[in-house]
Amino acid sequence: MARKTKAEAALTRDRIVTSARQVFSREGVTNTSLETVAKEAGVTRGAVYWHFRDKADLFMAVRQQTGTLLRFDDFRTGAALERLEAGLQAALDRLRTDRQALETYEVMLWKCEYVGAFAGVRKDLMSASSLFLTEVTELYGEAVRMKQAPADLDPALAARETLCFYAGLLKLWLADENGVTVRGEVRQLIARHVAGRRLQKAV
Amino acid sequence: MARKTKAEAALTRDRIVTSARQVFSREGVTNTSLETVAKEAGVTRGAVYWHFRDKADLFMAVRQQTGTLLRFDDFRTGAALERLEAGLQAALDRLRTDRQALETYEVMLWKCEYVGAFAGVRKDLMSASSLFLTEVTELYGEAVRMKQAPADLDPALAARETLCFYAGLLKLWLADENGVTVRGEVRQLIARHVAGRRLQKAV
DNA sequence: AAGTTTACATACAGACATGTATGTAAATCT
DNA sequence: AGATTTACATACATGTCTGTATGTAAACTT
Repeated sequence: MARKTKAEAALTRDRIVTSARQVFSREGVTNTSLETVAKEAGVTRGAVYWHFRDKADLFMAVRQQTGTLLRFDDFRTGAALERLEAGLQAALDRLRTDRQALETYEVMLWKCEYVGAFAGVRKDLMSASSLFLTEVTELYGEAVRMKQAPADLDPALAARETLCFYAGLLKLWLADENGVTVRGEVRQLIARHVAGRRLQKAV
Repeated sequence: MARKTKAEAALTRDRIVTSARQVFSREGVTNTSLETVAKEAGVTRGAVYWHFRDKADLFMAVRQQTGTLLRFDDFRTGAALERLEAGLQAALDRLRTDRQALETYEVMLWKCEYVGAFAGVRKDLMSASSLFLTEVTELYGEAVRMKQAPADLDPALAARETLCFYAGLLKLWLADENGVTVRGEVRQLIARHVAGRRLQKAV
């Protein structure tokens, strides 16, 4: 086979990753054969094994290609609770508008078995959760200091609750294709969740 | 092979289901071969195919053997919010104390790919979510009527938020083997979540 | 008591996936 | 310009899983 240029090789690699994401989301990670991935990327398994060690490695690449949904650092203006809400809304917005992100997260949350070589990926996800906790705890701490949230709010505990809410929301949103449970009201849901942490004016 | 008595056959079937749950939770549903399930149940694949049509059918049996985690009807005394909290606490308690439930839910939430024959199971889960919504909406409605919750609480929306919280909590709890994110504080988390819906006394 | 059905074990046939080894022509290095 | 990698395609060797067909002895049925 004719050797490709470095740039061409990078394109090939990218096409493989894209193909993998699509096949994963159709057939599930375990049921996906690298033959199918290769075929839909317009290459042979040789190319796949050249670029990736095995399916788990390819799966990692799929995740990295999409990156993380939630990036609070994108919102550096406004009060803590507004930044929190904006971050959450942006994450869900991305699922709505970015098909790649949608597919990747559907694979991660509904079409992957975290066993064997993939058990480590689950630890990764838990690390991401820890990071989420750190950031949100910080935000809640700030909210308390700025009297945006009540003084008796425990930032660490509230952050854990928000993590649960967010994790569940993602999972349900992805499964709720008919919009019967949460898809139709994400916006209000997130707003409500954050509002629940806001200091209430005495009536 | 000698024919077994009806009662013996029922036992065999049960052993197969139990074995399936354990193998599923070790190796993931897709990676599980019915040969392994049979071997660990002390039978051959013949027995498995006699009792179940295929792996998906067996998976359903695993789910049914464990049943549902959350049963609000078990708590018929006390105010609505107390019943809600008791139900949620009981569900998580069951995960802690009932190994079978633990395995089954870990399989369902982390070790199953909802694709192909299993796509229908995901719809089942969403139906369960709808049921949850109905029940919890009703509870919140009652809480509002009894002035336990503020009048401006939207029962349907609050129920959806609780659903997200619960779904995320289950998923994170199962993954949090080291207790770093939520496992250590489930009790407080649930208490806090429900408390957030309670009518605040004016300060 | 004979006939029928049950509850499996065993055997068979075929499909499919994986990982590696090998080949090769062009890109890149020196 | 020659030597060396590179970026794959092809070929190979092997293991594994599935579904079904068939056999069989005991449990039920009538």
